[in-house]
Amino acid sequence: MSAISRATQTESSDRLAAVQLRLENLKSILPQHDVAWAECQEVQRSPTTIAKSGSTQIKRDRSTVPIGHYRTRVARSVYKNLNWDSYSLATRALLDAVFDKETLGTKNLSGIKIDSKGRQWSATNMLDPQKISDIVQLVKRNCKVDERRIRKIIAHKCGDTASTKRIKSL
Amino acid sequence: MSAISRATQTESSDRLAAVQLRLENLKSILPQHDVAWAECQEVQRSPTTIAKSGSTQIKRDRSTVPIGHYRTRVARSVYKNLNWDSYSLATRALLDAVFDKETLGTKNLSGIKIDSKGRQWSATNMLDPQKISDIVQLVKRNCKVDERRIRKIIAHKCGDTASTKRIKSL
DNA sequence: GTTCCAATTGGAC
DNA sequence: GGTCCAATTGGAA
Repeated sequence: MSAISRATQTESSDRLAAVQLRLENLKSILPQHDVAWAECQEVQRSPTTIAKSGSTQIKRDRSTVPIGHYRTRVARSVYKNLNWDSYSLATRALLDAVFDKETLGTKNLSGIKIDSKGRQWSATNMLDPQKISDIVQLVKRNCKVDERRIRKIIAHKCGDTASTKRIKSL
Repeated sequence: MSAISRATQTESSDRLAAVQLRLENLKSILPQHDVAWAECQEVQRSPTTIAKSGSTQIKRDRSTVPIGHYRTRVARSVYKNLNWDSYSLATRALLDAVFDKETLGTKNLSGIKIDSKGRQWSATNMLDPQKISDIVQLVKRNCKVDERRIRKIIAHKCGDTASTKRIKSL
């Protein structure tokens, strides 16, 4: 409750970092913290290593690829076709792969909804911070672009999706 | 008229570059095109050169410094105190020095005004493109930051000024 | 009181 | 239809 009221007052996407930090700290205690990034797995995977990889239960799905510390899974077909020359397009493609349009159209980065007069915060309005973190970190790595700009693209994507959803429902 | 109608349709701040290009082309024909930047003049000015500088009529005012291709003049006191570590603050300070609050609060970069339903373009709504160009080029030079971001700050400054003006008038 | 930020919105391509 | 852009707006630091 204190977390919610604090968030209602001051949580903006940037200061949301505090929340993510808490999550990150929790995760860092877990044994799987030292995670293989998607591209590492891609590079290392050769026929001989595939045979051994059955020992972990994570590899059950070969059509998806895990990204980031939280192992958010992205369809391999999407991952392979990502265009890293444009961090905007890459981010948007990842968002489409990780979330459905309903989620993108109804949630946003901070969980803050703005209607006429005032903003309200609700956890249900927030995109899964772990998945967002995974996407941001991946794009940041591959495009070497400021994290803020990536989050801006995500916010934009949410706005665009909500907009088209609204238009369609007329 | 065709220029206006074209602008009404498609002129965004970025495509405003076309307009500025025309202006720039005109100016480039003039003899003063090869302009000394403010910092160059600052560096070169020694007691001996000051004595000679009376030959040009531009130097009449020693309390201001010219910046950019269009020799927009900025108060020397402001120029000396610019903080180039923050392109945002530097840009805002320059705007305050070049324009008055009334201008900043009523005009914007593109000349497009948006009220409920539709946008309208008018040259009188546009900040002097030459002065804007001077500021942008100067900040770009000293902060090595993308021109778009500088223009974004300018747009923001206009928005902020208009906002406070509106609140004050209540 | 100014700066900064994020969401929203409408238009353009 | 999706992407990008600029202006607007309200709240926060």
